[in-house]
Amino acid sequence: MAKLAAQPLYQQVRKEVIAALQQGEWQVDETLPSEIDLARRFGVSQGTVRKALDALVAENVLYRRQGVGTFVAGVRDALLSACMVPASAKVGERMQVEFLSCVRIHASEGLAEIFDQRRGAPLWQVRRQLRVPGEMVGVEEILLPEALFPGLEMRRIRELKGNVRELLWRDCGARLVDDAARYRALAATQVEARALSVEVNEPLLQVTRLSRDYAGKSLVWSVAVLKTGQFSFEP
Amino acid sequence: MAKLAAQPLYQQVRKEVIAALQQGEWQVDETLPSEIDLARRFGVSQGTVRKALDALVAENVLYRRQGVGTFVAGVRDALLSACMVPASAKVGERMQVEFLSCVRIHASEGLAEIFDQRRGAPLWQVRRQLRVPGEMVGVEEILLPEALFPGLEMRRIRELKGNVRELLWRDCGARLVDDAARYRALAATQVEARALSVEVNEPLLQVTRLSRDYAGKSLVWSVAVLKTGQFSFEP
DNA sequence: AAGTGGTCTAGACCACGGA
DNA sequence: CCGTGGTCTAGACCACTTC
Repeated sequence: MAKLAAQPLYQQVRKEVIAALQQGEWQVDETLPSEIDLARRFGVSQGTVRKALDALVAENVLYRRQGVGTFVAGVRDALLSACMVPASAKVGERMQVEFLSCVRIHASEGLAEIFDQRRGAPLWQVRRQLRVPGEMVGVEEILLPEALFPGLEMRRIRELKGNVRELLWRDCGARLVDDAARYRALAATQVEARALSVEVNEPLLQVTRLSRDYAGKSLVWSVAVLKTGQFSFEP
Repeated sequence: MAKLAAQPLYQQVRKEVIAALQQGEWQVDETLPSEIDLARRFGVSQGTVRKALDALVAENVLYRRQGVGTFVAGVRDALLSACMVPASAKVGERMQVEFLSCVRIHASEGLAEIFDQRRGAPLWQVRRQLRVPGEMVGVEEILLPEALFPGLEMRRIRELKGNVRELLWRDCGARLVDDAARYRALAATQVEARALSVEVNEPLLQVTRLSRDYAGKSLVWSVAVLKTGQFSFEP
């Protein structure tokens, strides 16, 4: 691979690998070619391929098993690897996510701006509920502009039970990169109070997050509202 | 450097560099020797030194400036690099931290367990307030066991205005490694309400964090309570 | 035994910043 | 100009997993 762009070789290799992933060349949990083979393919040395793969491993796009190979990582929601830690406990329990509903809505001013769409643009709204064993701890709302995912159908969203990440990967070849989460405390509205069986005005933790494609374009906005009570939320 | 331990060379180099830092060989913002010089010193190649420094840069212990050198990073509180993002704004403002008070208290059951001390063990309690330009947004409480830092004096804590991180580094040679933060929403107590000029029972964001030494021993426990209102907290 | 990731080297060249 | 970080190579060896 010639050094054309004013860009390190290993960055170019990283992009080539991403492109190959997006074209479905290797499926989730499938092994990639060995570093040596990739080096031959891209016309670089094994060390350069390694550095590119290092980056993708750090981004959770790939994972490695020594002596075996390099694999395509599954697509996971950030909330799924988060924990609810009970007060006076060192380690918490993973959250379970369950699909609730999917509807088509129109973008408010604020949402339109986030997605760089016009006001009123059609959006998919997916709702899910968050549990730890034995208790409802939160609800989540996921929003994505219809215009950015033309092939997407409500049927598919339901089929995959609101796992938007995996859906976008499988149907649109889009891998999401998450921005940092943002946190707020807010008082439970009547709707939230009923859903989470708490009093109105009880304090709730709001976790919002924007996800983008590799180019930085905003794709998905998600808002989770959590009843923390005895628990702490550990991202 | 011979490969004695069952450990990569670059990990050993990383530890050597940390040891040198802890012995005060290089001060904050001072340049380290060049990668080539360090390579000679440790008897390894430049690439190996580089990989060791890469790790320390990723850990925010060092920083680099191309064409100039590698420097010792200042010691910064996690809260100082956090932002309060106004609703309907893409980017937030850094928080300012101001010293309030420092007293000596006795460990409750829970705190004693965290620090692996006996109940009632003496602790330092440092209080600080958190502002964004023009507004009080939170208060922070920092706790550390007296027994772990025998040389520490209240005078010094006051002198450094509650910058515990820098204090421990300068006086005790201890660099803190932070665990993941944990988040809760809670209702403002009377004390918090007065300090932050909100109503009692208003929802507040609680951010707790445990910091350890390189060996994993718990050193510092901190609890911040934030009025999020119009803002979101971005770590 | 063969193939994989994981480490390391010596040497090379480039890009940047300061003198 | 020089010295710094930043990149890249070719080749070597090790540690691990699988067959």
